[in-house]
Amino acid sequence: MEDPHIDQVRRFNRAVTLRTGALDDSYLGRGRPLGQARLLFEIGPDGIDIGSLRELLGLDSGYASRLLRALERAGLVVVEQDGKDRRRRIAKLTETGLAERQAYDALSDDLAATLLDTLGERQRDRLVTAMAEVETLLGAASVTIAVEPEDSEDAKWCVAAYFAELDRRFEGGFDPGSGGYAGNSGKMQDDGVFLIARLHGRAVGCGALRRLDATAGEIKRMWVAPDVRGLGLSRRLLEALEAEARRAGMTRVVLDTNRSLAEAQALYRKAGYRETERYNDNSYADFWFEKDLRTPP
Amino acid sequence: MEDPHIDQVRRFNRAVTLRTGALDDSYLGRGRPLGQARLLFEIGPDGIDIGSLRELLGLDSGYASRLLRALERAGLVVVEQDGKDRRRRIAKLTETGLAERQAYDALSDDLAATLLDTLGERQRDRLVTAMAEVETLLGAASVTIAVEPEDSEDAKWCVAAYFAELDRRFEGGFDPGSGGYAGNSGKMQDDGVFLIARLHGRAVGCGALRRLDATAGEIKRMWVAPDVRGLGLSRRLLEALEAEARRAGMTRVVLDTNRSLAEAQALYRKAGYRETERYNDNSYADFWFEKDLRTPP
DNA sequence: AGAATTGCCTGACTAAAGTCAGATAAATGG
DNA sequence: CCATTTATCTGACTTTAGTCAGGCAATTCT
Repeated sequence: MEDPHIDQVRRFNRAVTLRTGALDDSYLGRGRPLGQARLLFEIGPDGIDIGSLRELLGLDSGYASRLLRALERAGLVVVEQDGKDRRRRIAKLTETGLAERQAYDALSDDLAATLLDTLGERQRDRLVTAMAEVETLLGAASVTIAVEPEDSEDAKWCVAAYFAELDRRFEGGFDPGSGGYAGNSGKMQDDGVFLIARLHGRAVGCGALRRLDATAGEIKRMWVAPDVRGLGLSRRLLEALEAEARRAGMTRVVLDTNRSLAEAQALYRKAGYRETERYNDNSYADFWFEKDLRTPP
Repeated sequence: MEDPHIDQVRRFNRAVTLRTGALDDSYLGRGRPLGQARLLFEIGPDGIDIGSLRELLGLDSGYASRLLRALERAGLVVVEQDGKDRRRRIAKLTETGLAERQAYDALSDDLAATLLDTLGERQRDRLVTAMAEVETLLGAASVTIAVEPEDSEDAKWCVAAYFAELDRRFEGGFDPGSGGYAGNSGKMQDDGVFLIARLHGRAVGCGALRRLDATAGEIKRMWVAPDVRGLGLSRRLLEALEAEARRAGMTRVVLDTNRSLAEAQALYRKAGYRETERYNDNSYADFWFEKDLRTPP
């Protein structure tokens, strides 16, 4: 274990916990135990149901309940019943609670400002830029990819966003109901899979695999949300789809693409796909690729 | 408070504590309370005296003692007396303790690796680079500058490093005992001040101010350690020296510099210094600068 | 040498954090 | 409708973290 990358991550960690431990202390500046302060903060201006709150902070149900009682006694929080499911309860901030939360906000702002204060303008810009980069990439690292039902809300939303983007980018637009595409746009066959990539719960990408025959599959609907591009997500989706194909006993995957999607073609080539001849009558397709899954990745 | 910089710092903070809070948890993976684990880790392979250990972790003396007893009972640590000062005691890891520490190390490594695992090579590089940048600049933000006795160990060390650098950079070298420099190299006058910049305790820069007459001071011995350059530290030192000059009732500061120190000249100009005529007989000086302190900064 | 200081220790205490086993009421499944 | 599950709560605990007051021995100051 002398990977310099790992070393850097650990050094970073040390430096940051040293520094931002102080930022955590802003949670202590108001004479309230950390646990209560965190709760107060996470309840947020709009209120939240207790279950989500517990999950968010990773608390034991008994403990969470007790903390809420304490905040209630202090007049900062009210807990009321959910209209739909009367077992469920919703915590909301009172006027006082909201003011208190804003005070915590101000404390955090002050601490962040102190951090920047000592730096010159150039250094400040550099720091903030680097922080944004770290934040984004840590986000990328916590994207999860999983098989989900193709008819879920999020799946439909992803596919709609995908189609909308195709319509924007193809010369002459794109209509999912026309040009040989129709046959594919229906429900996936028996053992097709639909993958969704999620960032902190939000769907930010998708990809589908459908079976062509006993040994071949087709990859379709690979899409990544514009604001999370450049993070290698499409590579991960592609790899995940290939893994699904292998799991389904396929030895070969194919896909088609349009000439206006240059990044996609680059991705496929880099991932070991070779151009092949037309295998379908999709009128939007200009290039066809295939990859042999039997060779090790 | 809607400074986008502050917002970015806070978003970064959230993202990082969310993600790398998990890295802290590696301290918990071995069924030992966090406090003990931190101690075990900080004692390090070579042992450390208890005073330093306490300071490092910011612990109460009684608490630290108790934690050490617990680790001793577990057979991970031995505490022995210092040879020189028999009040002082030194904590060392036993064989078992060392192994345990390595286990913590491995856990941290694993967690860091998991973080990097999901990313592609490009993203990994970007993340690590950004992390290094953040780490460095957070370091810069925690540099403190303070007046210290001119004859302290660290002050002498800084000045020696400064002279050594001059000797390396000046054409024909530099000898503090010659060429009109001698007169200045003795002890500072009555109300001269010596500033030291420290990064986590380590001296990383210095600067001196001495009085020339009732209203003027001279800035000398501005130096920043090579590994922390580019962080705006010299700017901060210069500002601190000017503040000292104002405090001492000076309305004007002067300084001289050698032609081979181009960055220094750029710094002085940017800070509002104007070139002026020779005011001393320092044979190493090629340029002389002055700044009127009465104009607001 | 005697007084003060330093470095570490123990005992006695408190607050915060967290766990676990039920209890209760509402919702859901057959 | 009854059994089960779900969402939250209460009470009874334990552990961890941390503080404070004093105590003892070694060192330093005068």
